[in-house]
Amino acid sequence: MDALTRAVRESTDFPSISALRAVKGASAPVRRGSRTRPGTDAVRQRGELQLQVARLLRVALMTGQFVPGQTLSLRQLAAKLGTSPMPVRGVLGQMIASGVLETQPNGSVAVARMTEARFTELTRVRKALEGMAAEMACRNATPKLISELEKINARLYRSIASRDILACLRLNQAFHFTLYSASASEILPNLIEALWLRAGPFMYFSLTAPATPWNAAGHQAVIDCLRKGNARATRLAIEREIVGSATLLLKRSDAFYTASGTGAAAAEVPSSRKRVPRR
Amino acid sequence: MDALTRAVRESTDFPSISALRAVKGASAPVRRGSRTRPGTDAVRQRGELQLQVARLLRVALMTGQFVPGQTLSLRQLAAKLGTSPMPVRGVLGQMIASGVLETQPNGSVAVARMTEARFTELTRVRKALEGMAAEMACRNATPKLISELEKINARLYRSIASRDILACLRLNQAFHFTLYSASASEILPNLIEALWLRAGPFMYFSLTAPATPWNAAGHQAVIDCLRKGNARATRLAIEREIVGSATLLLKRSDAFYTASGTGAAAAEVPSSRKRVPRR
DNA sequence: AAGCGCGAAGTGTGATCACAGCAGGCGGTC
DNA sequence: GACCGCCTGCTGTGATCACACTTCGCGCTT
Repeated sequence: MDALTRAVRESTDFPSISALRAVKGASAPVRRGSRTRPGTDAVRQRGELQLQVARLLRVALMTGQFVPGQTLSLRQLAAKLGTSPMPVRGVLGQMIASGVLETQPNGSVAVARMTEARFTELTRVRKALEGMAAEMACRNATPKLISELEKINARLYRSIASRDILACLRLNQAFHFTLYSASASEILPNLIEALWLRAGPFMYFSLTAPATPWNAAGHQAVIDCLRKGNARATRLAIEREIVGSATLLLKRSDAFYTASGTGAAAAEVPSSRKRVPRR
Repeated sequence: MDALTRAVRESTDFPSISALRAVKGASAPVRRGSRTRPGTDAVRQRGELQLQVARLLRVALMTGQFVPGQTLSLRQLAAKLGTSPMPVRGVLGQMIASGVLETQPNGSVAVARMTEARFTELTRVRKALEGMAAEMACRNATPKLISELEKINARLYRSIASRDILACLRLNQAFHFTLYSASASEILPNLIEALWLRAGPFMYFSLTAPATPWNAAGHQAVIDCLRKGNARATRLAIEREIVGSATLLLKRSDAFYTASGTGAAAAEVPSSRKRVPRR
């Protein structure tokens, strides 16, 4: 089982990849002229494949399946996912456009590296946008929303107690984005998601390396502000949490991303260029 | 000469589309088996075609070549640009992902419509991000930057005097983005550009309809703040200009985008579905 | 003459092919 | 034994093909 399918198996947010797994075996090239699509047992809707690939790659990036600086090959990813390079190409193009991935000087695609300057900037923009989204969410907060956030937070506490890092990441993300989606904004959640995706790989590795303990006190403060209906305080609470966790990361992982910046982190990725003996 | 090439001809930001125009005549499908690429006289670099298509579409959107709600066809655009549908597909995918275009319920691609709620939200986000970029730009402003902005502003005054709307749009954009690029931020200019592109088609039509007079007083205030080195004032000046022009647009074009929201504006777009007589 | 169904053209998506460029291992040469 | 050039395999990009689906215009039927 490779890293991608493992990531999906461990994530509860992606219920069905049966369609992808069904196609998995049909890696042999179909002969030309009889281009019936493989895996006709799984009904697929229009553009479904590209959406699934996008979800898979998002999860993989947020759960650290890819090291920052690691090159991603269209054909290798497509083979892993059991599809043609086509949908992968589209998704990678969008991720490059949004800054999650970047094209190396030789033209191949790689996970964007993180530098200190980029991270502080990312944090600043996140503070502004997520603060705005939180303020808007507080303006139309309902008891249902608050109870939902509390439920997520309770599960987060349990995951922290059991040291389940993947669950912590997922629940933290769920907390923030259920809050932001309550802002009823059409553009903020998408922008914020792109920013999270940019910081994703870096944050995962920073968190796992020194076994950083997490506390959900910031989340509780946000919930309290929501309950009081104080929009400005909600904004400040979210901003505090973002800046707090960011400075924590900056302090604890200083050596990491500077090493990553010089290419040391990418060096530990095994080269995909496997040489086949010349027959 | 169609709308796209006209847009490019009128724009000084796109020096050379000779490669595209050279290929223009090769619309006849090359027979299979001899897949030499058309127009070998123009040397092309890696991914150059997609970048050119992206630039062309950006200009076309910002200069109102496409009505909000108008459907864009991959193959028609590719035929207009003289390329295969492939690079167009990639660019449209990215624009859909960034919210500039949207997929209609039947699956075809269309220019995103503007509603009052979307516009106010867009303005709010723009205020936050562009204010931040302006503040950062003021922190490392140089005399060179200020003189450059003044030069742009002088040309803008002349264009206002001669009622050259296209030049006004281009110079206004140039003013803002030379300022933002001075912020030395890696992520803000890209985000802001996506937001401008989203508002682009709507703004163009709103400006042309009632012959709205423009003044560059806001720009002058920004330059003054820059010269004083007052970052906070620069932010406020930019925010004032954004909000001011936005409320002006909201007031003057109230009937327009509500009509667009109900589909009246899209109705005036002639159907591209031309029926060829059955021989 | 009005309504209805067939069918051709057009749509986006996925798959495959072709091609230029690059990386790096192997074999030959000095 | 060290160095250099070839040569294979892999890279992304562009082009073409195939297919499911939608959309109307034309022709037929009532």
